Amino acid sequence: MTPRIRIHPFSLRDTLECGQFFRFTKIMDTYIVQSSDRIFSLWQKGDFLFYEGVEEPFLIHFLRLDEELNPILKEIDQDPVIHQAIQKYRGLRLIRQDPWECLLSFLCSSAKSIPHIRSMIEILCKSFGRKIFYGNIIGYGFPEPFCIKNSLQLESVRAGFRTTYLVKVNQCIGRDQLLAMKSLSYQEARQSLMRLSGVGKKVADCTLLYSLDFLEAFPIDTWIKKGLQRAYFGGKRTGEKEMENFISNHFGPFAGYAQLYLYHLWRNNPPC
DNA sequence: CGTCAGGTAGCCA
DNA sequence: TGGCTACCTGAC
Repeated sequence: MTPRIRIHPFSLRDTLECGQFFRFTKIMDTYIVQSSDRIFSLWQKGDFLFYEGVEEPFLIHFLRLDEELNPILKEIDQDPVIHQAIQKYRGLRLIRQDPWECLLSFLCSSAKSIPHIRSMIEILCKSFGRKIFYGNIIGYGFPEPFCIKNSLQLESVRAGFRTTYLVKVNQCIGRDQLLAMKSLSYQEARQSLMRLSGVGKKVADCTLLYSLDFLEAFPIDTWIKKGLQRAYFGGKRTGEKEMENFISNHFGPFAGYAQLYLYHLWRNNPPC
C-alpha cells in the first residue's frame, strides 16, 4: 500500500499553490515536488496525504506536520478579514524550505511574475544542479552554495539585474551561516540578511518565514500592501513603519501565518 | 512601441 | 523615515 499520513487540518493544494514555494508541477491530482536535491510526489484524499519517493520524517519536517495548526489560526483570527481567509483556506500550512534555496529563489523574485521566477529557478537547476530521478521523470537538484562563480555562467538564466545579486550572494554566504541565524533574534537575523546584495525587507522576511522558523516575519509585497491598506487602513496610503507596527500588534508572534492566508486570499480575489 | 511585474540600491529632502 | 528612479527581461 502506498504510504500515507493522516493530517487535519491540511490542504496540499493551498499549501503548495499559495506562493511560498516554486518548485512543483501538478499532474492530475498529483504534485511532483522538488526541493534541494529531492524529487517526490504527493497527493491528498480527505485527511490523508499520500507520498512516494520520499521518507516520512523529511515530509513531517518539510510540511511542518508536527505543528498544531488550529491553535495558531485561533491566535491570528483577530478580525473579519483574516477570519474569512482562515475559513476559506484552513489547512494551508507553512512550508519549511531549505534556506539556501529559499534565499536564492526570492532573490530572483524581485519585479518578476511567478512564471518567470519559476523559469529562472528551473534553468539555474539545469545549469548547476545534479540530475535526480523519480521513476522515469528526470529532475535537477538546486545549485549548492558557492557553485556560481561569475555572471557569464548565468547568461542562460536571463536574470537581468538579479544576476549580480546571485553571484555576490554565492560569494558571501552558505547554508550553515543561514541556518545559524536561527539562534538570533528576528531583528538581528533580518539585519544580517539585509547586508546581502539584493536582499531587502521583502526577501529577508520571505527567507526568515519560509525557511528559518521566524513565524513573526510578515513579507510585505505590493499585493499585501494594497490589501492591508484597503482592509485595515480605510484605503489611505500608509507608511511602512505604521504598517509594520500594526501587523505585529494585531497578529502577534504568528503574523507570518496571517501573511500566508491574506496573500492567498488577495491573490485569488484581488483587493483593487 | 509603451507599460508593468511578488524588489532593491542609491540619492535626496 | 519617506519618496523617487533606474535596473534586465518578457508579456500584454
